[in-house]
Amino acid sequence: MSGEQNGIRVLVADDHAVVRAGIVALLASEPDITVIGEASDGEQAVERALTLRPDVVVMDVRMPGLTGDAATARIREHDTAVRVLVLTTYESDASILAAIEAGASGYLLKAAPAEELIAGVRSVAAGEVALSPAIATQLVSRMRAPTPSSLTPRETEVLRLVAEGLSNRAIGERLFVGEATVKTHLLRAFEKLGVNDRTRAVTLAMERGLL
Amino acid sequence: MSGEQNGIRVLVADDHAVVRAGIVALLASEPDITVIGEASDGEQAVERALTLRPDVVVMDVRMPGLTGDAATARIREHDTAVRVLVLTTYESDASILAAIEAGASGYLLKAAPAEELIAGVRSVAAGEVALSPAIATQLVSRMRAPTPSSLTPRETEVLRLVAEGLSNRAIGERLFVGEATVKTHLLRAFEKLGVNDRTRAVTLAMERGLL
DNA sequence: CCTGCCGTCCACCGATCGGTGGACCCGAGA
DNA sequence: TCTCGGGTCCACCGATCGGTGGACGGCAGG
Repeated sequence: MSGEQNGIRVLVADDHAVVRAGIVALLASEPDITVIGEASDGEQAVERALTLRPDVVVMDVRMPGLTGDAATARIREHDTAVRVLVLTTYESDASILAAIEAGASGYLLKAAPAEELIAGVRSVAAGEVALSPAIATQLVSRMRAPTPSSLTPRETEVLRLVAEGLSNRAIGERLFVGEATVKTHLLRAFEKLGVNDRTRAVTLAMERGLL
Repeated sequence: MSGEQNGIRVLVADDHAVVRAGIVALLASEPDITVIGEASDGEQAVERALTLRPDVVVMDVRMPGLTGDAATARIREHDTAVRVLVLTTYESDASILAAIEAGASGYLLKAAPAEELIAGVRSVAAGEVALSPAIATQLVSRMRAPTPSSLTPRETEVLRLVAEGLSNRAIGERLFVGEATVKTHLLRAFEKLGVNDRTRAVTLAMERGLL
């Protein structure tokens, strides 16, 4: 293991320089936490996580190139000792599940107060799980939901084209299937989302980060 | 005036603690810049801007309560000596125009490198205008666009209800007008956005931050 | 003053959509 | 093995939508 007496060794990954500096500044003010590196995209995060072997990686979900989820998965694939704490701007983000499945040990909102972030890093370093209250709530409600509200790849694809303003027929042509098929997918998607019109379906799917 | 020899006095306003800390950390490392205060929402920003009278207010567009635009307008209404530098996460944000009309002296992306932010603060303090390259491009393209793509309040209102999945008739009832009126507003909005269906209109308006 | 722009409203049409109730194939897992 | 879920397709209906071509009042700016 690393850092029993040196404190918690942290790697910070975020594409926004401003945010990165913020996290570093907040964490550096804590005596038991040391920021040992930074990364500005997913690939860099993976690379540095594997070479520096920090105790905790604080990672933004949305990054150019490799997504936070994907980077998390790749890191944990190679080195399970490195724990990942994921940060997000929006609480309504479908990638919450993705990140947790990818092996993240925590999921916090960027809007969270400084103490929450710091406490989160300590929890994760200690092997515990750290979740923002808002995120925890969302997770629970998603677990008990009868509909996993997970769209099939095809449904998602159709919905994305709907979002672009295509008609059912046009979507059919684009996907090389009949209009009837498109309507079927769409109706199923409506059902899962609990709506009955295409526009609401699109906005809802966007809110949930399904698109 | 203030701060000829004390350096540039800055007030930082952002609802995200992490980002706020980041901006402060970045600016504080510059000898000619002093952060004299912070605010976590619009009202606070206005209040502190007027009492502290900083040279520059670095302000996020999206904040709970009072928007960045609104806060900017209110500050400049009372004290034109205070200049405002607005930060945004997305380059496709309709509030760019709003902020500039409100009297902002600069508009930067949060993704901007640290040097850009610092240079921006210096420029704005010197009375110049600071724009991110991406934002400047967008501004120009919007100026030369035949359609200002600005929806009337009523059109925006209708479009927002469309986004919620309401039918034209339902929207009419909600707004106490006839269905025909709703259709008129919608058609005009389609025209301005260059689309011909409600769903695309909504997604486009969202992309442009018009909703 | 009068020329826009905005908001309101009307009638009418064809096109598209939402919804029903089927059907078939296939691959994965019980 | 057989069931179940995803993906494909069909016909048919009423409802809604997109689009046209008007109309009228108000009020702000030239």
